[in-house]
Amino acid sequence: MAVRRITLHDLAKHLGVSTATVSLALRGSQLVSLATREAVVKAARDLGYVYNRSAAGLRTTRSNAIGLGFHDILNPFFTELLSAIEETTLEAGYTVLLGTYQEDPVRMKQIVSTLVEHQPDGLILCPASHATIDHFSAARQSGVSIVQVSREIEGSGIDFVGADDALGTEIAFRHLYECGHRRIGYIGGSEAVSTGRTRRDTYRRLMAESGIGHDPALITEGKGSRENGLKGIIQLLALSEPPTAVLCLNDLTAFGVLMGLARLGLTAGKDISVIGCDDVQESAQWAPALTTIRNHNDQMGKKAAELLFRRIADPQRPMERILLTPTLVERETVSSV
Amino acid sequence: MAVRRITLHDLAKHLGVSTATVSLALRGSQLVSLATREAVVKAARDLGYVYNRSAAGLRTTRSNAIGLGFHDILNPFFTELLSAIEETTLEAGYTVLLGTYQEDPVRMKQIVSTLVEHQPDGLILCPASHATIDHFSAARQSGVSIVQVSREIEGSGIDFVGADDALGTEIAFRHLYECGHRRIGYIGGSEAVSTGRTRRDTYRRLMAESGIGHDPALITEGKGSRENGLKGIIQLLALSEPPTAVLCLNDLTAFGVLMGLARLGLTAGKDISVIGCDDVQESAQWAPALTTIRNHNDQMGKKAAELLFRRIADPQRPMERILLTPTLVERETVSSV
DNA sequence: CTGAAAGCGCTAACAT
DNA sequence: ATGTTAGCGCTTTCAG
Repeated sequence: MAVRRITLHDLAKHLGVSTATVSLALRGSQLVSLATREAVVKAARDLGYVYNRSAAGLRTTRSNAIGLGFHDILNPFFTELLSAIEETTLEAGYTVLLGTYQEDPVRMKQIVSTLVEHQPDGLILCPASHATIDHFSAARQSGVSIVQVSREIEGSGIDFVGADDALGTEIAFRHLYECGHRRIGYIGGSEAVSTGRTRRDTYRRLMAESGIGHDPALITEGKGSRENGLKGIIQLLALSEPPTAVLCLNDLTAFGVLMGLARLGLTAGKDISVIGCDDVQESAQWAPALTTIRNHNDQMGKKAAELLFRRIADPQRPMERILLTPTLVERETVSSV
Repeated sequence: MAVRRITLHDLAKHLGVSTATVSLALRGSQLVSLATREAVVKAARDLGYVYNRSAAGLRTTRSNAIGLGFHDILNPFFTELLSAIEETTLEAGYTVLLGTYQEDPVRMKQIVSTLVEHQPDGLILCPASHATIDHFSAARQSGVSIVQVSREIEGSGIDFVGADDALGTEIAFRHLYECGHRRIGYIGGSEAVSTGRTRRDTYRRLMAESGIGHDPALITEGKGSRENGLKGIIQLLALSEPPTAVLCLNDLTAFGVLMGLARLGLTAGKDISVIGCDDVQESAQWAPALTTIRNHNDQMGKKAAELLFRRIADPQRPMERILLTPTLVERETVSSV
């Protein structure tokens, strides 16, 4: 039971050298002779010395930690994103500070404040529903580097890495259209976040532009969850003229749709076509396997972290907005009409 | 662009009071008059002051951060666990430092070292495969409070919260036995972690004790993943005398089995019985929905965090080992023979 | 190549 | 009720 922790000072006294020498030696500085360096490292090991990064950070104003704010880690899309970010930051020598806020912007503001107080070198944030620039205020005023990932506060001027959702939706829509579908529903229309707005608005625009026209009855509302997918498909199937295909806000919604269809004794890709968005790992596991839009979440996480590193290195650089190009993953839930 | 951050000292100078007063006022101490307190809070807001927890921690030797080491966050079981822990620690005012190590004990050792250097008040660890007490060494010697969750290093003497896996396996086995199954397979036999060993060994013991006897051909090896579940069921179904029911290491493995069955045109709960372990949210979504053993991962996370708080409050308290009691969740993948 | 000394931002005695 | 002072563990000039 280490009552008191060993400090640099203890090592210095033990070895009869100065703390400056120990500090340099521990970081492998060439300024210190090899013999001394080895003696220091050995003593550190023997005495059970543990480096105190907080103390070092106080001096250097760098913590080697980055803060991550997510609204939800139960959705596999965000877990995969988080995993990619963690991997990339780890390689760069950073530790991750994590906070989640379940789509609650007030809680988000609170979490951002707390994260900032821990002095991270940067922040990667995925805004909660209805979040505005005001919910970032603690981070803004501390001057810490920030990048938004997946979702963005439009016009915030803050770096962003996400998917080109308008294009993704267009690819999905065209695929259904080319398979002959005309009565196309949309499940998971959501106002609250940028991805939800863009995807639904693009769907509306394409329905109009393709000459099909817009039927409000074909859109169901709600955030992207299995529950809303299930409710949505039941609602659309109850229509006097149900859709022959549905576009889903995200994969989680599509899984709910698939579940609903299975319960009703219907098969996706036969009785009705279904297309998701994100391509989380689970998509490939379903039977039938989900046709979806791949948003390259591993790349998204990696690029977000890399952009943050660039921003940390040069806080004055112009704002950057990186859009990944989605691709269609054809599996088994879409067929021609 | 805040070039230099506002400090306590700046606030004190601005208000013409001492830093001690500002420090106390900010923390709402009764020692400071209400008027001063309000003035300080207002000034802090106006000048954009951000509290520096690292600096405070240097003085108080408390960081209000806790470190979390997990091998994997893509497995929903661990995400649900993480989510419960994060929720509980947040309520208690802690921020989470996260590190993952993909079942690699060497990387785990590295991550534990780094986490400790950030001076967390405690650590919640889920050991990687093949991890030994040596991989905890950095944490041990720093004297930080530790609790193991879900998996344990046997004999380590470190607090632990997990499921009673022997009982869980017994409940699952009995359920199959009572449904008339005698030729029962096991998918996902794994030596590398405590949960894997306990579950498989218990299966073997029960096969022997129930008089069925032990047939090595009925066990497939491999860690708990969808891939191994898929491979495993294909292997067992190729036997001249295939099982009528299978016990799976965990739900992820069971999902792989379900996927394999769907590909083969077979239906779980009709052609063969399948039982999982963990009860992750996805279990209820499958069609047919997975019968499984609920390990109460939300409770597990909560109790692990609470045990850590107790350990932090009293480092001398005797080691505690908390086993949650599993329960059977009957859904659709088990039927009588 | 090594040592002395200052100071990062905060808290906690101790004074007043 | 508020101020003074020392110091947490580290890094970084600056001397030698």
